Amino acid sequence: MTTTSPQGRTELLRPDGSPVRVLVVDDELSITELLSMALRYEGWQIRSAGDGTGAVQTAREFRPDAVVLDMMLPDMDGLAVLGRLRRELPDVPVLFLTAKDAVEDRIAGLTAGGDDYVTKPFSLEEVVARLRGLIRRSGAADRRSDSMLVVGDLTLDEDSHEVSRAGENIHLTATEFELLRFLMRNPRRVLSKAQILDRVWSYDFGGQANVVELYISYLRRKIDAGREPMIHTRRGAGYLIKPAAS
Amino acid sequence: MTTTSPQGRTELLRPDGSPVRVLVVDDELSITELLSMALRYEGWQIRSAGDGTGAVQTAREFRPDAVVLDMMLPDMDGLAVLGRLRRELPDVPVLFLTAKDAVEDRIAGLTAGGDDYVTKPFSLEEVVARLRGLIRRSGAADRRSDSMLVVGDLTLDEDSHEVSRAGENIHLTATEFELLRFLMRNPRRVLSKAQILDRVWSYDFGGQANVVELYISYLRRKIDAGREPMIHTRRGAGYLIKPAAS
DNA sequence: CTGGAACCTGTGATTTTCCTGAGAAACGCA
DNA sequence: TGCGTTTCTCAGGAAAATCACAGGTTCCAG
Repeated sequence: MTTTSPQGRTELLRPDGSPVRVLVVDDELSITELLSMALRYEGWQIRSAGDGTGAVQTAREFRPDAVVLDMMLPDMDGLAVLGRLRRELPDVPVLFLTAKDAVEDRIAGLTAGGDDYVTKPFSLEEVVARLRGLIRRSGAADRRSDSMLVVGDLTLDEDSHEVSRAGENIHLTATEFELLRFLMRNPRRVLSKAQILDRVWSYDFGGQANVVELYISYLRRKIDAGREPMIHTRRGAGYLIKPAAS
Repeated sequence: MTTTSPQGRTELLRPDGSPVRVLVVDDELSITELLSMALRYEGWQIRSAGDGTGAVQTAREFRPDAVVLDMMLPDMDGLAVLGRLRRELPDVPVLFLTAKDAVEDRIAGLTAGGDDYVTKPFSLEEVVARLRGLIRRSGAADRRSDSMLVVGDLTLDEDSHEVSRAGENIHLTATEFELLRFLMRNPRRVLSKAQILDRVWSYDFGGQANVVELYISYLRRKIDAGREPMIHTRRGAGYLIKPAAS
């Protein structure tokens, strides 16, 4: 089930209306805290664990709808944790966190059951988007929720990665896509450059803050070109997106 | 009966609308888990057993619509298990798992009765496809469900392995065929290279991830050559297939 | 009117990602 | 066994994406 909160954001809910439950497993405290904060902001209920043993225990009593699992844990191998988790919760989808260079060797077979993974360092938008996808497809949330974001005559499909305005297809790069997704998930709300950086760029990004300006500029060229603008600057505050009429 | 899920995937269902039931029998835990995951993702209901005795017991009360049976079990010979299964469930189709070098004539006789087999190491696409075929033909699922995948003017017949675009027949190798089938079973959805590897290549494949790029390249040469392309790259995300018009 | 802060955007270097030719190895079949 | 086919590795090159930098513009306060 999806509901629209008073702030205009769409939330995933379980069929009985209770919040989605997610278990986060990572040994780095900074990561679990970062993720917990971001996922709570989605309106989800979060528990975290720092090792495999704790993960299995917590899973047993918390019964999460999805698990975020680092492949590199101190006490046991990610695959071992996965096995035990599966025994407790056979149908729960898992989002794996892996180091960038470790991707190809140990991931084999993992995404086959509908699971997914992201590589460290990740962006929060990416994690949230993948989790939403997993939960949506697992059936823990109402199946009617679909993968389309719509603001005015602008649509974004999270499955096909297609974006169109007034029926016309628009090609976006990966970063542009994530930025637009973030804006569209928060329509009519001013998002500061800091917020955007924190969400759309990976957590270890060390570059200039004006990449945001740059990418806003790119988006405008593709989305607002020659049309009634939908992306607006709030000087000193940030940016927002809203339907053209109004 | 087939229904189309909100995600756009086609699911096999039993005539009464309940999910298809499959029993997986293998002594290697990693195999039963891999298969269980993948088959659950198809929307099927799965039970697994690690030996012949357990298989017969589970079959008795679970009444599966199909059985995946490893020929190499610790407690009894595959044939013995088959015999006892047949006593419980005379009409259930069986998909045998055999080692590559195992005697094939033994299997050949068995598959005459409508059963089928795949050799280890298998790809999940192959197992799923064969199971779907078995279930379809056994009549446990609605017979009207057919074996044709169609995307735009591109068609793929899962029974005859024939592929054609705009009426013109196209010859594909086995790997090309499985890759195209996977793409066509998920039209308009971006599939990552990891997903494709996990699904189309066998579970023990340890090679470079760029085989996917290579085979996409082969497919394009045969399917998109000189035509409006249907296979699209989403840089940094994966590949998708969709009808040419749109 | 003026100066400064905030924002916009053109240019181009760097990095990442993807494509594909060539050839080696494995396979299938006569 | 030998030959054609298929699968896969490797590596070079092309294309695309990302981002730093810097000069220009807009806005607002004083």
